Amino acid sequence: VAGDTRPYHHGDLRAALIEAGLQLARQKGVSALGMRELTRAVGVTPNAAYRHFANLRAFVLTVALEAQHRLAHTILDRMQVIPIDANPAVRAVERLRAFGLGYIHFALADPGWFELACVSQEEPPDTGPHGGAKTTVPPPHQLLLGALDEMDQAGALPPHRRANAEWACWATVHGFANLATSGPLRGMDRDALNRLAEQAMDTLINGLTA
Amino acid sequence: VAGDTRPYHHGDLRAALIEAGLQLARQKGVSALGMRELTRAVGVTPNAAYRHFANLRAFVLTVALEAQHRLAHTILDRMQVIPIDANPAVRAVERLRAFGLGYIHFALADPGWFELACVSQEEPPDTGPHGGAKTTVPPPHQLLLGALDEMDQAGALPPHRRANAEWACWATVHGFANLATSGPLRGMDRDALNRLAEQAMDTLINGLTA
DNA sequence: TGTACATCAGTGAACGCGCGTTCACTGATGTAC
DNA sequence: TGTACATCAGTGAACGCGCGTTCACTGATGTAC
Repeated sequence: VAGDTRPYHHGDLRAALIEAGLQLARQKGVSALGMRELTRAVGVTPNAAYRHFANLRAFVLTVALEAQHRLAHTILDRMQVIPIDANPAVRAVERLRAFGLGYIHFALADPGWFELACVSQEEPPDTGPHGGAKTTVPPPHQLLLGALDEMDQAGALPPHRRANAEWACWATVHGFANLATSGPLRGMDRDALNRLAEQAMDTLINGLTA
Repeated sequence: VAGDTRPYHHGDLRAALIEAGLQLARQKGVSALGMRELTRAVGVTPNAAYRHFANLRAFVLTVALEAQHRLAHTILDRMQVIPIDANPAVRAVERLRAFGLGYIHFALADPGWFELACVSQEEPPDTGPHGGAKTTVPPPHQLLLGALDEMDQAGALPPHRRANAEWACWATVHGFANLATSGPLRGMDRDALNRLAEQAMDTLINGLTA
């Protein structure tokens, strides 16, 4: 009755697979995610996974969504640290800066998770037949829009620059993250990367506000 | 004596493989490059490729370098169109804009080639035993540095912003290219993308020069 | 409280596939004399 | 100009691998009465 060996039922295989997927992607990258490798890591037969996910693609999208949530969480933590300054314009600008540096630092700290989070934007979440525009806009995108709105309301952003400003912002931080994790900046030491990231954000903010 | 069928010797298999690799990457992306698929496309036995390339990786790097050259060529064409203006500062700024829009337009026109060109920056070209710093800096990078130098000399770039300004520029254009080819902007129509790209370059240039 | 039975969550084995790469070989080319 | 021979550039077949996925099945769980 007592099971000193592994029980026949795992308990929560679905959660265990997602956790294994996160660890695997963290260490080996998104391309290392495979049904056999994952089930091996969890100690279960390959086809057991098909009780919980339709196929590999559906699994990867699920884990990617989790990675995206973690990215959003990291960014939000950093944005919330900005104190409620006397000058709301300064605060709004600092929150945009926190968004950008948070985004970049997440990518530098865990390139595999960053790559994974990007997957969830390559492929729409496949909202299924109950189709709803519930969470079509990914959280990081909303955080960015929020920061820009705040700048707008505080008068830190010239009105003619507000529309579509998010794409210039996203391009800068996303591009920097790519250059640093898998481009020509790969391998540069962290302090230098942090300085370059701050400089890039300075240039961006200057371009938006000047 | 006369060969109406394919001759035993191909003629220039190496060049044919590279050409096939470019077409394949253009249509199906970098991940579609494989020895068997390539040799099939050329009409030759899989192992024939090993007369010309040590392995798949070496082949991909070779084709990636060619894609990088094409990217550089596209950018240069666009930069050279900028007329020699009366005001050298204006000209320098316009050349930087041409760099950015050229980079982005290459990516939009041929996402597969853009992806391929990026591969050559992920992996150093493996200069071999004759080691030389001959072409370690990739051409697009040099074009960007040239444009910034020109701005610097024309007084269009505050001196304190010159150092490392290339990374903010590269991040913006590279990030925009990624967002547009494989990120949330994928699928947007070309006119709208062009407008967003111009807006992003406006913001960048404003940030550098203001 | 106990038992029959539907349902769930795994197992074990296998299918079929395409891949990169290697081996021994052969048809064609070019060069020395 | 002709011939022997080294070299080159392909062929044909196979190895071994790991993958995603499916099939039929079984051990465990929970629920109705």
